[in-house]
Amino acid sequence: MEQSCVDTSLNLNVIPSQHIDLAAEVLVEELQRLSSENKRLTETLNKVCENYDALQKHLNQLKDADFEKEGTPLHKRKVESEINSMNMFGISSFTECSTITEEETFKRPRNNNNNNLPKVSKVLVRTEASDTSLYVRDGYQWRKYGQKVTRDNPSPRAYFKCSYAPSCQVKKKVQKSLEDQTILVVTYEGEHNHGNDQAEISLSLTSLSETPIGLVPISSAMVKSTTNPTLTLDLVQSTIIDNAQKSSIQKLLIQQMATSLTRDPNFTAALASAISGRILDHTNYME
DNA sequence: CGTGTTTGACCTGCGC
DNA sequence: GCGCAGGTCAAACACG
Repeated sequence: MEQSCVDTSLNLNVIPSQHIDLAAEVLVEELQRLSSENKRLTETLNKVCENYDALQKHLNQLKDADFEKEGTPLHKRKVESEINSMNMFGISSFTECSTITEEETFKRPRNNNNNNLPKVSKVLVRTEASDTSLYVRDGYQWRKYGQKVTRDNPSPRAYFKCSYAPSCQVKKKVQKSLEDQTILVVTYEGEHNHGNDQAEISLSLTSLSETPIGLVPISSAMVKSTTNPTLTLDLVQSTIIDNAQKSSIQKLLIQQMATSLTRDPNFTAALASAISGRILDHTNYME
């Protein structure tokens, strides 16, 4: 039987120059569209931040008033529920990407030693609505040790411990957002004492099915204190850059798109399916 | 057989 | 002191 050989490599160099110009024009138009959208989102975010600050001030005033009136700390669960209700005003996607201490969340105020407080950070991850699993791929190995239905949210909360290294005491909690069932709220407690070789969420635009909300293109000036490495793209500034920079940015964007696609399991599966289909077709044709 | 998940029981802290 | 809620444990189970 004759062995068939199919060239599956992508030869991008054979594209005619007029097609490249056309593609560049399309990319420039897309960039301009994204710039205006980014500008609009930035303005919205500014307003949200202002509202958040105002609410935060109001909350602090209430806390101070309560301290003065009763001389005792505010009822912690009450405060927590107030904070939760604040997050319901669309603030959550912004604020919960920051790293906060437990004292700031009023969770463990009994521990007054701030130096020993494990760092608590929250990450919002968008998943498909039909996806009922509470598994978030973040490059680390996790062992699930519990699941619980909490009072304020009908969705169960899953508890994970880092199983990458026995000495690593990092924990994470995963629960679907009360407001949006397509969003997973991932709470990390502590810091890993080891590296990770395949971080997928925090550092890169990879999976299309699990998109961290913290990676939406926002102006870096809008990001409040966060120790988590969060990728931000300020597309607004692209209007004042020269053509050389535009060209390099376009290349970067294309590279990012290619990287995102190649890392996406759905895309690779579809690609493999298409290639195997082509091979089968070719084999059938040869026969 | 080893590893990871499930799930009911148990522990602990907080509010009343 | 009691009840509630969140967090953890550990035996049973599933899977490769």
